[in-house]
Amino acid sequence: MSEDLPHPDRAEIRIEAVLHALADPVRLHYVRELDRIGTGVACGAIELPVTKSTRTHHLRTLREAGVIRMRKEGTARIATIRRDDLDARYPGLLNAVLSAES
Amino acid sequence: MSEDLPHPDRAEIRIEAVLHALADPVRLHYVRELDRIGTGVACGAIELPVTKSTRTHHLRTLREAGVIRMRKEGTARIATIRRDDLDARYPGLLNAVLSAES
DNA sequence: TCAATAGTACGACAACTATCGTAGTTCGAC
DNA sequence: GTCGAACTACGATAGTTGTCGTACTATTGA
Repeated sequence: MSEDLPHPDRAEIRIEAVLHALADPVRLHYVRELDRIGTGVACGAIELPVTKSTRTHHLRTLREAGVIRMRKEGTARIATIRRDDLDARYPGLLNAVLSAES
Repeated sequence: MSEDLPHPDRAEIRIEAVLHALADPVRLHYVRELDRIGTGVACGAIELPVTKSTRTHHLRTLREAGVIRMRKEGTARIATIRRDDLDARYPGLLNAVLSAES
């Protein structure tokens, strides 16, 4: 049953949630890797210093904040940055965060 | 004794701390008001739906993250946004956050 | 000197959250 | 069908944080 995970609509994305999602080092690293790779990538393909279940937790935070989109593909879930939505709603924000020095 | 409160140097400002500081609704509202008013303003001059001590807590978070600078002036403390430092370190970030719709 | 004003410090508490382990689900391959 | 791979869900726990009340400090003014 390809019940997909819920994502907020573009209009529902809240700036506080986006900032909070990006404020965590693990999540920020994940989003930066996603950005560096460019194309969508399986959740597990990006190395993180946490367990699988913690990873799921962080990915849910990013997804529910509207930062990433996840779609099923076989047993994997492919994650992509919601660049269009974020750029439309908060122009310049994503670029500023991603291009910031560590 | 005019011992001043500690502020991080420009180079010490961390993106995670800035994002975390701005991710709270109370703090974001405060920074937006600071920006709207433009000039430095006494801490207490901006209305917040919290008590004095909670306000102090939030202002410390903003100060320690490097988002605002506070200087003593009589019994008051004047708060200003560290726009120069933030723009230098994370170009576009502050503008993107401040201009975001509620 | 005394009182009022503006803010900080500290202790307490509830809510949130980052983490983990374990169990469950879904899909593809054999 | 069965096994493994890739995740998610759930429950527990320790640490963080937003909130408050009270007490304290520093400065101004009467």
